[in-house]
Amino acid sequence: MSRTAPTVALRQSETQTRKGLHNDQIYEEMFAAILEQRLAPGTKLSEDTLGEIFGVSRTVIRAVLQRLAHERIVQIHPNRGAFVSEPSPAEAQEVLQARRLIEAGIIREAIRRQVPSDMETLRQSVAAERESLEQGDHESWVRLSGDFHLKLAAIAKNHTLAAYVKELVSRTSLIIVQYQKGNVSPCSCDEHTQIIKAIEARDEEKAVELMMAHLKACEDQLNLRHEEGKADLFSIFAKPGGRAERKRRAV
Amino acid sequence: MSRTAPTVALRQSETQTRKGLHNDQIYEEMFAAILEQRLAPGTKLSEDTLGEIFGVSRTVIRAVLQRLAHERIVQIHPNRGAFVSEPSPAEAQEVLQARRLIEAGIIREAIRRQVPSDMETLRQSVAAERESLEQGDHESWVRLSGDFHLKLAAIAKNHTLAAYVKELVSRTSLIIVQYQKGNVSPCSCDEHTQIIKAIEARDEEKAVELMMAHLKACEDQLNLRHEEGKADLFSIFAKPGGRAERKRRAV
DNA sequence: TTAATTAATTTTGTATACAATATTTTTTAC
DNA sequence: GTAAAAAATATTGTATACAAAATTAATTAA
Repeated sequence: MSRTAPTVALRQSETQTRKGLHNDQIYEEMFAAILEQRLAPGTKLSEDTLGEIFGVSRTVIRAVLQRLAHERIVQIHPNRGAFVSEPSPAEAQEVLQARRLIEAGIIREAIRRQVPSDMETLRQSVAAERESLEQGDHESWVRLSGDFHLKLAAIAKNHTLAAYVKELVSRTSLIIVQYQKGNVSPCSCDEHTQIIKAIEARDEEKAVELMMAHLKACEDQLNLRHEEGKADLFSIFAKPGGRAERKRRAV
Repeated sequence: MSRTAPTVALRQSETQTRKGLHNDQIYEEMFAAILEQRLAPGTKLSEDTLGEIFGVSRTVIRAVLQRLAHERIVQIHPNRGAFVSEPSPAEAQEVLQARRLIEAGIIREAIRRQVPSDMETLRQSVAAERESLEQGDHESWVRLSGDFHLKLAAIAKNHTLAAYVKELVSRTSLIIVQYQKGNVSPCSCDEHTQIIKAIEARDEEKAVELMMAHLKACEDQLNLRHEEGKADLFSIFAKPGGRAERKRRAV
């Protein structure tokens, strides 16, 4: 094993082994690391190295990786290992189509079930989002802007749909890393705020329309032509055998 | 371990150890066994016993159980083991609500994407369904009637939504076992046939309406009051300590 | 030097061993 | 005989050991 530098972005004080972490905790850490883009798509997730980092055996790591794989955040290639997912353009469109469908349903149900305190929760979420944006804390912002959609799902009081939204929001995050074209997205806080207003006014059609526009806007910011442009150049000029895969620093 | 009779309904010639089966195969077998109701809700799924049955170590069984647990067909109680899920009435309503939302979206997309051969596929599915019903093969019918919805999802060409439908159909199957009141459902083949016609005619609203009615009909056949009626009697008369859990024959 | 082949190493897949926790049975007191 | 407590048993959770496969490095031929 590459004893030198199991250097990874897994929020911990340097390269130390932390004992006592278990399945759920390790899952949360890895989930956050991927979502906050400290682990880039395509990064190899070595069982040995992760076990060393978290101070557990491969048995535990394996369970976590399978869990992440089922949520499509990680992809497992048999006999080759686990990698942070690299969603294809087709997959990206699928995910956003699924989000439009499910989040439309959720917003309608949320309007029916809302109580005043729910609106307060949503407003706080947007406030946190705006603050992280102003402070230029990109990592936090990515997490918090997804959080809004999760909170909305919670208001609809359907755990199954909420779980689907959680999965789809995570995958969207990965998609954005890969396909976002140009500079950062123009503050979606305002769009979220408008959605809150429509929900509060119980204007179902307006709220759904705003949400659809919001998700469309997200999709429009992506460059989903070909494989990425970048990858195309590689495949055109690279020597046969494709080294592009192996360049990425393993976790 | 209860060396006597690891007798389970896992479609195999008696109580023999079958070597060489791996993750996917074991998953498929267990999935089918639960869906076809040869493994009843609440049944304990012992790692040792399953390992013996399939001729593999607990390591492999564990991975399969985690996979089934993530699909909500199996529930894992920490330190206590895995059990075939016993969905609550609330969960049942959640699942059916989610189905209405997602299958409405799928039917709209299927109408847009359909090609003639797709309709043939659907008709064959209904034909198989009808045949199993006429032959009184209840197990096959349960599987095949769910299959129609899976085929429909495939036509919509969205793997993500198709995966959700697969999960929801499985869970519905478990729900029906637990909560179906009275005798068997009146042939839903006709409802499926009508849906096919509406799709073929590209009548989106009609098709969605029929699907909603179909799912509503399913929900109406359930008795979701209290915990089951049956369980209530137990909790009223049983001695403290609750033996009801332990009666069920472990796999 | 480059390409292909072979050997060495690393990494995953599975079985097994042991520790921790639950469950069952036995014992003891009333 | 019943109920509570304690011991025995069985089951899950985790680490480790070994086998199978893939990757990497070294060797050889052009």
